[in-house]
Amino acid sequence: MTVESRAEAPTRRERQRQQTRAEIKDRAMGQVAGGGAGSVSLNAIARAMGMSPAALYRYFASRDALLAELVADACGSLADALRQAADGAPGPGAARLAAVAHAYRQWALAHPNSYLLVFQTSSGSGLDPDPERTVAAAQRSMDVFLSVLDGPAAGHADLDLDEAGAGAELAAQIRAWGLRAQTPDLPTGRLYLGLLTWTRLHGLISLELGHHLAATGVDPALLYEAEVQSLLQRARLS
Amino acid sequence: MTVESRAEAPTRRERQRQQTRAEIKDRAMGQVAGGGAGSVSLNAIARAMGMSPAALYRYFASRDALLAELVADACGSLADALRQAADGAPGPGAARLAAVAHAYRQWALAHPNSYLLVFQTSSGSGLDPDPERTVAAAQRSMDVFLSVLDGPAAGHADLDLDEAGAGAELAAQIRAWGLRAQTPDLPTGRLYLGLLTWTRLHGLISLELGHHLAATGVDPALLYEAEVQSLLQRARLS
DNA sequence: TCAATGTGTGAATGCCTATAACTTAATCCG
DNA sequence: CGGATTAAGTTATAGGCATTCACACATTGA
Repeated sequence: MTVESRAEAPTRRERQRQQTRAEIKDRAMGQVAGGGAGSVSLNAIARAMGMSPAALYRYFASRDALLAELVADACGSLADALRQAADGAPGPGAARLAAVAHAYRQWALAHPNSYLLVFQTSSGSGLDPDPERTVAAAQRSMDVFLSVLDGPAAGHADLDLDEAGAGAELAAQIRAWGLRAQTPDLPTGRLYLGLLTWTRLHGLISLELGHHLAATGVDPALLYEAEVQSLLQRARLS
Repeated sequence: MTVESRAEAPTRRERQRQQTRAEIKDRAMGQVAGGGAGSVSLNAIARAMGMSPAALYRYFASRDALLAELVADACGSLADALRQAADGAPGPGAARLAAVAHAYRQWALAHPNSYLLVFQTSSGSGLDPDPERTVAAAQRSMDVFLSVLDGPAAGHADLDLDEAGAGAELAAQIRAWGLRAQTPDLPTGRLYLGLLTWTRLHGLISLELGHHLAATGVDPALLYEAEVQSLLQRARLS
């Protein structure tokens, strides 16, 4: 079976195959970058590659399967960018969080349609990317945020979760999530801060990419910066 | 000219026309609700209405024009829901903001694909809804948030905008936006709070609708509630 | 060398948007 | 009322798309 040979000794055929697959994905990503996920066309890809549209089905089961791989790739690319920013940033916690947040926005601005591909896909069109890869990538991204929320006050950063009535339940669920997903178990407050960081930054970026902030005339970069500062204060990292 | 008669005396023909237009939009909205904007099909609408696909072009210039109207309608519907929640809520500021925030999420959950239609449209597919209506509706929504951020401490709610270096510039832009768009000119801090409320709530809802929070197992409603509380505190309304 | 398997083609199906030419029905005005 | 105008619908057509099927060719491995 070729299944076994693929792992050990990549056949000439297998190499060719992977290369073709990669080219298809490259061209598809180009179309995504150009006009969003909606303008990915198997016909156009085949035309550009000088082969018949039907041949593409040797490499991807369907258009949606191809898009699903693009989603997974984009997730991974974003996670890589975040990790790289975290690793490249200087020591103190505040600067690292700022660097990662900055990298997050920069990635989104550099690949706006990829960002939209990742974050608007699920509900609209019924394509479900390989959970293995996307969840793993999301985990990696969240890990970066969490690692960067480390600071002098990280240990007791349980925040005000247990104050309100709903807070107790929320704290419990977050704790459960932490136990399930995080290898080193972090304090609940820090996990919550990670979620908060993600949702708030995503809110701004999502609106910026949709040009929904343009009507106000306010520079999204400044709003973003202010939000990062706010998160820093909340994390007591500043 | 029929143009003049439309305003004063709606002809029988004109009434029929508007009714047909409405039915087309209804069916299109049904398709949006069912499978997102991507699954709106003029062919299917025509089939369901028992007429030829070409006839629809008497009522809408193109599929995109139809979608653009749906976007505008959805914007208006959301704004209405918010206004209604604000008007129906009891006096004190905290409860009113909570009511409006709740109404925002409820509307999104009740019409998820409409929410996505409004907030993911712009960049992905190149359809631009009538700026008149959408901007007006967005203005109405923002007005509701701003009106509800009124409280005992609203007057001096200039927050911490002028502290950081970038804060000054941001404050200036927000002030400019307020002068341009808001009839009664509100304090900068309150305008900023309005933006903050919108972007943070949108971030959570956008992720919830995309099922991106599901992987954590944390109930989005609780996260939302916590974010609303955080906004209340920041507005010193609680 | 020969059978098996991978890779590609062409044709066909059935969607879809959109346009053009044409027919029928309603409306308006003299 | 009756003819001219306009709206609203039709069929036909062009072009694009994803997807499937039957078939041909080439590569591979025993």
